[in-house]
Amino acid sequence: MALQLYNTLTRAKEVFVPVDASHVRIYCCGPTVYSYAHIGNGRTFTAFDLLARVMKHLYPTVTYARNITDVDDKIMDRAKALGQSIETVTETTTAQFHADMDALNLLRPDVEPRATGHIDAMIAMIERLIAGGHAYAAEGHVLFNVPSMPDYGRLSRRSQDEMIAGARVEVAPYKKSPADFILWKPSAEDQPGWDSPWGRGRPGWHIECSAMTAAHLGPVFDVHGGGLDLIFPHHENEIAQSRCAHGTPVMANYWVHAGFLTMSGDKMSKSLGNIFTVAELLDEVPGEALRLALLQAHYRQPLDFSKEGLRQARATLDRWYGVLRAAGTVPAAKVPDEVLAALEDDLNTPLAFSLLHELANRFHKETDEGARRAVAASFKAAANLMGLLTQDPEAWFRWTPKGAEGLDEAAIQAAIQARKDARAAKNFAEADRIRKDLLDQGVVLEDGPQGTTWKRA
RNA sequence: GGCGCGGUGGCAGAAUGGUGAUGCAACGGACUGCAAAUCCGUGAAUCCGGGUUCGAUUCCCGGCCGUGCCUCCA
Repeated sequence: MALQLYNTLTRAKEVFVPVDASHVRIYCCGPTVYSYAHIGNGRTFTAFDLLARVMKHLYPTVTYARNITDVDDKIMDRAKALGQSIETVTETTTAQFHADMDALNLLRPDVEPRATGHIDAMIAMIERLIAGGHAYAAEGHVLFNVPSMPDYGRLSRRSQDEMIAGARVEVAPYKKSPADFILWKPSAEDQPGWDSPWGRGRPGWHIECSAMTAAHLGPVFDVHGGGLDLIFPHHENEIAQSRCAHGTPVMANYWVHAGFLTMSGDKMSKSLGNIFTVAELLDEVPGEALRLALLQAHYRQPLDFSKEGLRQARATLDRWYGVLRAAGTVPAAKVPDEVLAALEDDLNTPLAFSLLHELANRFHKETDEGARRAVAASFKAAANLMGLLTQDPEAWFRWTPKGAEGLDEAAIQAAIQARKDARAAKNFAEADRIRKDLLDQGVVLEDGPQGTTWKRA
């Protein structure tokens, strides 16, 4: 089976054919670093992390690029509100972003370009667009001229007439066409800016991705994506800029968009304020449980986020880590074909998880030790491909929420020993008292053939 | 108003033109000193109305409900 992806450009699931099978190149629109990432951001980046992992499994060389947008008016506003420099805001937010994504067990992208590092490339690209008749300067601004591109709107399936008719924004007087969008805008004295042929200014929102993808992945690459809400205007405008600057029929061959996370039905977004940040959730649940919860629905489906979903994800990981704990050291193995096939089918994680459950079940039922180890090995390989079950099982079972550390391990071990003595003396009342006492402090005991193990509730 | 997405058991969530995965929860049993974990078993679902078809949850049309984009947004 070959990798298939749903392509927003064609609105159909397609077999993935790389531009160059010896070097696959994918790009995901990264964060604007002005505030902490919320769990909805986490979902999109987790989906792309999974795509990158699957592609790296299938192809010898994959470059996965995810940018950092570190010049933006929201950052300027944030810096002003905090009384901090823009650099302080972008650096601290970027550091937190990295910590959050690490906790979700995302691989670092191979390239993480920053907008401020590509200003020259943006200016060069804008100059090419002007030279080609696709952009014009007006009152210190440079605008992309949408009517200069006959098939503008292909990705979002909007006609130019529709956009003009539906425009809810007041049209700036310097625009030749209401649909035209900003490539470069002037900066006031107290705003960040760079010298350009059009005076001191800063880039518009979309041009950075066009410049950065061209610099790191080339004018035409394999996959580009992000959240559903980026289809219009962001990705549409990126396509316009890149194709008109490079004279190519496409910018990327496959456009992949992740669905939204909702909070009891409503979209979770910074502007609605109904958000959980990744950082705050990490105080309550292990990052891996968060990762699993985010992958539990297919990436394009709406996912209603809830604490119940997190509880379930954690319970599932308890079960799965229980397999690894019981299996002991597990040898490396090949990812089972069915699991790979599920992931190759447009990243069907729910189907892949059902297969993991079946493997876990088979492990527990298997009586032959060799076969048991083989099942455990396949199980682990499959989970690892999805960025799961990568830590030591004991570390998983000992995770504690922030501020609820409770008993230390020595005290737990001492209590387990005391209970063992009581049981040996058939003093079950005392043994049960000790177990209840530990349970009250968040420690669950399990008596097995190899002795008593424990985990944090 | 334009464009789009979704509606599957109590909950989460796949798949499918012909007996509808999987997990959580519930219930019964095995195991256990009792539990936990694990295993075995039980009950439980395709929004409504038309159409196409031998047959529709799946395809088409209409409706209802929910939700997203069209403005910053993953």
